[in-house]
Amino acid sequence: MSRVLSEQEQLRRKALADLREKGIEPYPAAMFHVDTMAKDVKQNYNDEQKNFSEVVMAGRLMSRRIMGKAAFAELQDASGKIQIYINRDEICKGEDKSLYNDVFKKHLDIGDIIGIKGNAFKTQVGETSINVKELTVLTKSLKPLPIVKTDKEGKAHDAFTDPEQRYRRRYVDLIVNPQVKETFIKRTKVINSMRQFFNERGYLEVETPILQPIPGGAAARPFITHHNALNTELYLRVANELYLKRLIVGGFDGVYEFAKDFRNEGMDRTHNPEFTVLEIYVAYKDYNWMMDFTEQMLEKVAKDVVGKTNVEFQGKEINFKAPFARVPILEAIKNHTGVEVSGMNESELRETCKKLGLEVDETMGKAKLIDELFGELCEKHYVQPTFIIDYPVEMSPLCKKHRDNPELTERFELMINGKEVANAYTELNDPIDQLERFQEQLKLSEKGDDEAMFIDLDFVRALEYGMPPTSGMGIGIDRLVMFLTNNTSIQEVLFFPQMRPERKAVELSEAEKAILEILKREKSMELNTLKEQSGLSNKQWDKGIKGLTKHSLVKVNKSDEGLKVDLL
RNA sequence: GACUUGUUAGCUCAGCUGGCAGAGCACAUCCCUUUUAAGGAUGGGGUCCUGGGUUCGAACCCCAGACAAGUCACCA
Repeated sequence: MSRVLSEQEQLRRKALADLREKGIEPYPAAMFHVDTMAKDVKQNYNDEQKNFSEVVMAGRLMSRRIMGKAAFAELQDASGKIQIYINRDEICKGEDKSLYNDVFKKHLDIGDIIGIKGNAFKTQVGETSINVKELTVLTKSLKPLPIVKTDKEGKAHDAFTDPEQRYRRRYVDLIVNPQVKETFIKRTKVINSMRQFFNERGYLEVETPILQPIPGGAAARPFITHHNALNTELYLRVANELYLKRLIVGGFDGVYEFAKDFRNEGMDRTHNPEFTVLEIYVAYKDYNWMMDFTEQMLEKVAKDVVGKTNVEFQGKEINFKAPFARVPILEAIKNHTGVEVSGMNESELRETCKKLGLEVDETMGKAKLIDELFGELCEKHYVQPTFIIDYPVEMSPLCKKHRDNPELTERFELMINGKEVANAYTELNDPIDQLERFQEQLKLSEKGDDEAMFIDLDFVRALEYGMPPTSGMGIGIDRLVMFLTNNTSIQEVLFFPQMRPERKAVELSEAEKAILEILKREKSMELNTLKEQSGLSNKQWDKGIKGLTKHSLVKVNKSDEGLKVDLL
């Protein structure tokens, strides 16, 4: 790959070579025994119990202030930054001052990783620092980092903020933006907190297939892939629901999975093609139990992650203290539109939507129309965590019919700040009903609904063996983390959000490609032979070979035997 | 998928009505032994996203494209 190095990159490569020339390996193999972290020293410097008179630390150089024979620098380890003080005569006890004058001052740069040994002290200005006695080069950094400085008021100067660069080079983002690291630590805490909640209750964490012959469990467009040995189409899962329920059939009382799901749909600030969902299924429970369970879990998660149940989100306060309000969806529609829609047939519903100014079309069934009414006109009102319950039966093909009303299902969605965060059912376990519901979906798909579910006959067969009454719940982890970290974009809570691939830097001309083709076979050739074989005109040859040399893909070497072209 | 905005030095950004490509930080050289975004002096660094067009002349105007962000549509 050909690349043009900036001046600073060239200087760093020179410094790398200079280190090796001095007998210092810039990428040493030996382990470096760190015994102290920056945060510990900064927080506990005054603690008599702690002895910081000889500490060994390692990290990345984040800034340098060199003043002749002494210098201050900042060292950043996994716990944060600490100032270090480097005095020439402290690190170079003898006559040879090159470790300070050359290695530290000339060959080291911001971004390099070093190890130090020294003692903690406070400077005259009162900054806790490490007085360095020994310095070890651990890794030379060849690319300059963005320089972010923070002033006394905590205001960042020249921050690394371009979202594209931050997502494409998340490693750089993590180095220079400490608050980004915080977000991801919280993400892991969310998952750990939930896992602990489930394990304490004896539920089993399981793994189910990502490659599925039938992508079931949700209304969504799947990714398709191909298995060579089986010579068959496989789909990346859109949900793990149907597999987890098979495990309930198999006799587990409670199973859960933190699952990556994949949906081949649009991307925006709340949708990434792959995302994480927690799904849990518990036997002998119903959706009422699951609501209690969910609100208790979320209260615990908020406490574990944020330290309290009141969470600040975009200037609003969201309270995760249980219990949450429970509102039937038809009542929500009545409350916010004044229209009583229960008992309406499809055409009455369509008329109602039109009257209320919603765009509807003929492919939309009852379920979609009600979903439209709720989604457009009601959803946004539920800022505090609220369970919306009892959805119409057509909207929920995997959910048991309501015990008091066959038009409805025992389903809830948890709304937070007007967004759906969790979805749960009293699971449908009547195999005959289930098959009929799948067949309804098939009709919808024939009508043009490209998100209608596939029929999974093996799942129906599993239900025929008998699944105990079960309640299941799914929760979007990414969205929950967004709420708990006060982020409005899903990309901020994914380490590596999906991006369009970066374009290849080098586009070769036809002449260049032709020459390169021949040279790739031979590796090294006499110039005139190569020119003849290429069959190019003098002018095209000249342009081609010059272009390739410029891209540093080939090199023309002159020797006594004549001109040779080498592949680089 | 539609619309809007953006893309200039390693980073953050100016660049007026089309007239020599700019600043701060970073970098280099020299001086400086407890500094705090931050010592002083001097200096180097550019595919102005790409390709066309208009023009005596384009970072700037026009057309097409790439990439990103925001809004909307769809979805979780």
